[in-house]
Amino acid sequence: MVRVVDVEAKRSHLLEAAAACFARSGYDGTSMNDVAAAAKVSKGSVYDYFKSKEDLFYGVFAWLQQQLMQSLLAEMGTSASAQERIVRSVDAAVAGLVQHISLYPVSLEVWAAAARTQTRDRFAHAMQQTYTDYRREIVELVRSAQSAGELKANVDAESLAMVLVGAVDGLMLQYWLDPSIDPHRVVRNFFTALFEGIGQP
Amino acid sequence: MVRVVDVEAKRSHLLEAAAACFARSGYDGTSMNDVAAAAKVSKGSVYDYFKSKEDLFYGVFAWLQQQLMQSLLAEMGTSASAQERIVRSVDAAVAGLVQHISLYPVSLEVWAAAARTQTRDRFAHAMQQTYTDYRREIVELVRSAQSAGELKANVDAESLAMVLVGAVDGLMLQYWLDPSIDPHRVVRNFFTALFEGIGQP
Amino acid sequence: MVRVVDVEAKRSHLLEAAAACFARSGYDGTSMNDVAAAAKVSKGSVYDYFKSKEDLFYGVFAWLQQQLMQSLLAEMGTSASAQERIVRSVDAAVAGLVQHISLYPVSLEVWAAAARTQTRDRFAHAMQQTYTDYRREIVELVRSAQSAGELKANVDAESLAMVLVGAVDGLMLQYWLDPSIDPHRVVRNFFTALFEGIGQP
Amino acid sequence: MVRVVDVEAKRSHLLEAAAACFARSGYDGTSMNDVAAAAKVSKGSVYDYFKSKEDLFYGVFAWLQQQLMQSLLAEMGTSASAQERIVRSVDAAVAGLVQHISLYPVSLEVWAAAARTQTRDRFAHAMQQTYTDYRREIVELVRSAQSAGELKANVDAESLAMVLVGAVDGLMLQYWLDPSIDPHRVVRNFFTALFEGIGQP
DNA sequence: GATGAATGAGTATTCATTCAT
DNA sequence: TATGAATGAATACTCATTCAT
Repeated sequence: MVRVVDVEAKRSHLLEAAAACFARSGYDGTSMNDVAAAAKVSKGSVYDYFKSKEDLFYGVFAWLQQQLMQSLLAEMGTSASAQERIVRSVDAAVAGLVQHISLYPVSLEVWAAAARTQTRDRFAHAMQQTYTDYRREIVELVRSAQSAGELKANVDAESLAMVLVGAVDGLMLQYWLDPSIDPHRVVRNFFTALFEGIGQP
Repeated sequence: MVRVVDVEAKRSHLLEAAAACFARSGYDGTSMNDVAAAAKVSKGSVYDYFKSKEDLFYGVFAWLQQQLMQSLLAEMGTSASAQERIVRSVDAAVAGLVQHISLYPVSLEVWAAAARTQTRDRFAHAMQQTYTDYRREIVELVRSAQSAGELKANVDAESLAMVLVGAVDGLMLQYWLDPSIDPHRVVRNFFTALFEGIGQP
Repeated sequence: MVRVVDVEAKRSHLLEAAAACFARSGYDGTSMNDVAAAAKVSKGSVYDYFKSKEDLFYGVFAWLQQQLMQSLLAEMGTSASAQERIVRSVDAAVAGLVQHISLYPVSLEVWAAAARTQTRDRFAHAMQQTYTDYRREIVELVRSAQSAGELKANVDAESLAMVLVGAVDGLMLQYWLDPSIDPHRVVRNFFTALFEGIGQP
Repeated sequence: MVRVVDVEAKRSHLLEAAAACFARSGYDGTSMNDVAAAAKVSKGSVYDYFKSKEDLFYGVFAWLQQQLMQSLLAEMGTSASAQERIVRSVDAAVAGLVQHISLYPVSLEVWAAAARTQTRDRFAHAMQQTYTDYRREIVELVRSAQSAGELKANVDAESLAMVLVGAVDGLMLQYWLDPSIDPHRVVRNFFTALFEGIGQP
């Protein structure tokens, strides 16, 4: 009989420790030693669960992505009007990010990793997939709102999705730099303006 | 006889070479050797102009920021209506970023640098300043448009500025990942929707 | 009930697997994991049979040496003339080595191990013993051939033994590098020349 | 003006230090730190002259080979009879090896390296080239001795060359293990036997 | 007996920075 | 001014060995 270990639990424990390290010091500024120490395991153990530093980093990214997606789905009721579901989606995304704001720097590291030739392949591809998914979700919400007659038919759903998804990212960056910003309030104000229009009739 | 060198020209030459390196390989993935080789000067020379790698990187950031600001000011006429000037501002920002898209990864590196404890102070502060400036610019445009009766008075200028600035960042990230996106078209569609409102009256 | 295991069989199984690994990747290039995997047992099991990697390697050496000696004794009839027995000895040694040529690299690793200060004691001593044994065997054959009047009495048996033993090693090295060589033919040609002399009378 | 360094001298200095380390501790047992310390330079400097440990090792091999070849050519007069030149060649090879006997282990390491899959390509190829060269040299000497009527015409020059080259290697191995052996005496005795034949007429 | 998770020492290699020329 | 040789700290990754189950 062998030593019994909860593999998933240990993996999560390592991911958590690694996420904190990457958030604090960045990818290159974090050594495998740091991660091992933060998780209170030996360096060798980290390699039992992730075969390289890049793999560990990718694991952290995927894990966070999944967490975010879960909190998104959890907070996103389906009973409301399509229009309201759009607002809720965006607000839930913001809420999820705000909740884990201390790990937000990991996203910035992932974006940077997606731009470096050494890591581009893996990370750029994964990010693009993520964005495609998010945008598709928004596009569908917009289209069903249009079908329901809640939104104007001539609105370009794709463009709107790109802006909304982008705005969440860009807003979080500003919030991270200046925590006195209240992103929920900004989102609320923005949607009011967007729905009603900001131009004088 | 003194060798006459155009100090500013050489500095710019180094910045340009360094920007290309940082864009390709990231901050940590770029060595001072790489930069020196790309600029076809000796490693020692780089240190005559920048006292450390971080300084060089900061120089690149400031230089790009300045370039962007210049192209912004250049493209942004002042004769138009306030409403149109808002659109032009955003579009000019997008245009400037699209024009230098190969250096866009440098921005991602700067964002990441602003999040790492080792470099946070300098970069987070500079970024915050930049964002504050951009937002103030937008806020003023919005307010004067409101004063001119072009925009509704109840629109929260600060929130709108945050979203617009954020959306440009977030949109460029998506464009960088997927160059088939046409950011100008997205911006145009979005502003139409925003001015007119997307909700059914 | 006790699990009945043929200890000797398992030991041999491990030696065989280890020999293949050491031959392929060398001493340092082979990990205990490799050996365990090749033998399809757990790493811990290897340590039940050999108390260290060096021990395992030494075991492989001794095992191969023994195998070679057995095939030597098997092929070396005693009924022939002393002169012929010399030829047969050398040819049998060559035959044994050729037969296990894929494990020949293990010998090269042993030689190297005998030269490294960390392993010198054990391996240099064992090798010297082996060479002393082989040479003594040859010397005795030569002396009895001299007694029988088959070989000239003024031939220095010790020198001849050293050269013959050395030539086998050196020839095998060349054969390993270039398998198009036919070592048996070379040995035959050489002995003809040696017995008859190569100089013009 | 740049720091003036005698590149060749420093390279040789490093090779010498490295050769001593490899001879003492083997390839894997020698760290780049050891080499740097032995040469009294920093680790980084070693990498200025050799781009990897394997490169350094190969450099040592090539350097020793060249040294041996030079001492061979130096000691090998051309005025003598072809028969005598054969003896001199072998004796000079032995002399060269004896002279640098403390570095002999490096050869054993090279042989081992030629057998490991990770290093086989480079080292096996180089060794084969070396052996081909040595054998060709001997073959030519034998053939000219045959032409001159000094050696029997029916002797197979190729086989003889293989055995002679192999015998030198094998003899040196025995000598290294047991320095009480006098390899020159062995060679002399052997050639006497070989020229005159050891069989009773 | 058998297993394989855990450990942590060990090492090749890179690179920012300095400084003699 | 410009150069590039020299330095040595820093770090990802491997692996022999142990031992709880």
